[in-house]
Amino acid sequence: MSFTTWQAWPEAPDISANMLAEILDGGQAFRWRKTEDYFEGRWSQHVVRLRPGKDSPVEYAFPDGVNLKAEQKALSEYFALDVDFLALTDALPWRSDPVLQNAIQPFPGMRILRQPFAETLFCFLCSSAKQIPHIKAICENVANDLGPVLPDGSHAQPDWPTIAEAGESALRSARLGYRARYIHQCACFLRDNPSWLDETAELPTTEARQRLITLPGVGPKIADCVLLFGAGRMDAFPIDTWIAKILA
DNA sequence: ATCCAGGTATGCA
DNA sequence: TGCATACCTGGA
Repeated sequence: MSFTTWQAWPEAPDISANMLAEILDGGQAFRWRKTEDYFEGRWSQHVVRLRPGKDSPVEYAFPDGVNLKAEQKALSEYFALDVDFLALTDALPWRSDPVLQNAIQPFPGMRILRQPFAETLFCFLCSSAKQIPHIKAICENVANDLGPVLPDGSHAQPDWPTIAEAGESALRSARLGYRARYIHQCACFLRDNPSWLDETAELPTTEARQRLITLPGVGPKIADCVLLFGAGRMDAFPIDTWIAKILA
């Protein structure tokens, strides 16, 4: 399956090659793979390749045959281009806080992606006590086993009802380990309560977090990851083991 | 061989 | 409320 020729992404945020890598492959999202000269990623039914460009900070290519206008729009949403991250960063008190300044300075143009809520929940349910390469691997296993085929022949993530029907054993086969039980329980609940996730995504952050935590396998950290990376909630602050060490 | 990793649920002081 | 432990898997 071939892709379109590389084209400048006119609306691309002004970011370096390092920041592109950090945004796509730094642990916010788990369905990007890096090749010699580009990143290839998937979300919902979308597939795109991105690389640092010359005429634009970022160039893109899509699978042949897709609706380019629609894909470009989806990409803009995924990158949350309506959010001014430079302004948000600048509004932080870095001028009076050297620790904060040192944290921000190496990451000019850093962005938070706006990923699909339901997919983000799935990926972060897979993330407990796993390193990023493992998380990517098991997400890909599940997609390949259960997900619908995408325009380039690869697989999207399956939706929650599909995961529910596949059963816990299918998830064990995808090497999810002890996460399989939680994830299958979530899947059955979300299959039986089809509007529950969409409703949750609309709630104020504190209430949304309270609701997410009621799902099996979802604690404060995963709930905050889902809200931050899957709902653009900048007031969600995931405290993983590394952040906890730094705060301490 | 043993330990531990982007957590959470559970049991017990 | 606070702390220890189990839970799958795979890489160091």
